[in-house]
Amino acid sequence: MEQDSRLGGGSSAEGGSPPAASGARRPGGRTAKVRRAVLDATQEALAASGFHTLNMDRIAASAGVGKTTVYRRWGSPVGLVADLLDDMAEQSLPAADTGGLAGDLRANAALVLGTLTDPRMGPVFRAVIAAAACDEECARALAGFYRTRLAEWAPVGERAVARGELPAGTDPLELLRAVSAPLYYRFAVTHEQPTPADAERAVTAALVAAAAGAFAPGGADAS
Amino acid sequence: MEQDSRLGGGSSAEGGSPPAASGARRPGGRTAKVRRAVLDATQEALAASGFHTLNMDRIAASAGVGKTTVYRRWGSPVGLVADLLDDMAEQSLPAADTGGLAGDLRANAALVLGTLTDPRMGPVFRAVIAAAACDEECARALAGFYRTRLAEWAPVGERAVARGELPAGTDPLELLRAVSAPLYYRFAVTHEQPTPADAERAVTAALVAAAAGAFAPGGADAS
DNA sequence: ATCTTAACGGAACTCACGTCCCTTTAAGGG
DNA sequence: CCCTTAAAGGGACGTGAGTTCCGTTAAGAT
Repeated sequence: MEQDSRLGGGSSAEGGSPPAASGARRPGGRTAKVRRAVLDATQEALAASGFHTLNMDRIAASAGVGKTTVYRRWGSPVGLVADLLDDMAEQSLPAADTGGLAGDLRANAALVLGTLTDPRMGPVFRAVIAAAACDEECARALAGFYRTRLAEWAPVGERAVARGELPAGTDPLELLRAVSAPLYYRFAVTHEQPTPADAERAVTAALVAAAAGAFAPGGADAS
Repeated sequence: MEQDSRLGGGSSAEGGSPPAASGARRPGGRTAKVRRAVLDATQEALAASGFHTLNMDRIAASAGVGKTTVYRRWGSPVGLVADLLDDMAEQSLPAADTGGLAGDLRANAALVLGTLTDPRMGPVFRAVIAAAACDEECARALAGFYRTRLAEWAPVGERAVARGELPAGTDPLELLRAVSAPLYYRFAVTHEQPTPADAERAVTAALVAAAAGAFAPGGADAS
């Protein structure tokens, strides 16, 4: 049940420092290319037909690698998804800075909405959420992915506090979660397609709540 | 691939009117008992080890019925989950009425939080969300479940509007979704355990946003 | 250039999942 | 109470996912 090697991680193309030790690993050309091919095939398969049909044999075939390799390095479908999530977390795109909180949050909501409704990434995220609900390792990978994403956007809230747009002590992560939550709730729980109107409503509600201090400790207690 | 009969539905114990026709179905004692035993075993299995390990043979064994029967009536693990959801939707518990909107919403948030953190129902809901992300029929069943639940609580918002606590035109379902969303987001997406503090924050934010008209058409546009 | 061995790949094998066929039980109607 | 047949049950069977074994390729070091 235990895999025999650590997954590729971030050490694929440009290695920082050479290992130099005798028990040398070989993350060089071939291994990196195999990982890339397999992860691409995995994302393709998730986009096309979801998590429950993810099949190691088919992934191996469509990636053009031996199925033994896929079983050895990833072990199971959830292993594939977990490594895909680690890979996705590395590809960070910078947060917006429109000069105002409302604009920044709208940009964030638009990004989330665009991802969830994208014909390719929507199904991928649905599959990844399913995988995380099935497996603990996958759940950790997904949590790590969102931790990375949210941390990139945290400056949006911090700048707003610095500008005096929001009460001191406002939690910038909580603010971002308040924007994402309604969109993900629709997407993952009730399976309604989130709309631009939903995104706008989420931004408005988050702004009002944040201004009232709902995301700062001891702020805005309900009457 | 197609199942040969409609699932049990609501016609299990007390039938309203006898069928009387010649081409008679038989939803009588045995069939109903088999369904109950299988659905109980399914929920037990989901609570214990999640959706991806749900196995028709084991369900049949632990329900004490033939595995042919389980395959014939439910076809697959997602069929089991879909029918379980239909069954859960029927067991409706009434909404709170504390006399004030804040109290009602707190009761709703407490109910959601209690369900998601319950040692038995938490894993069941996680499994059900995974199943819905894997299968369209299951997704419809889950959407139906929440439609039922939300409709039961809608009077909370309607009464608040009638009392003048909220702007006219406020969508009561949107208000409830705003309370649930942050809790489900944590539960299903980032896999953090939702806390009473999260529930309280969700209620506070929803109240403030609703009072500002964020859930009424044309209300509270962001500055 | 040559050597060592990490990593990949092909193919046979195992066993559990799901299906099929036929028998047995009991629900509903007279 | 008996008859009809819907529905459940038992067991054999085929397929494919996952494992194992061993030969092949090429990364990294000298």
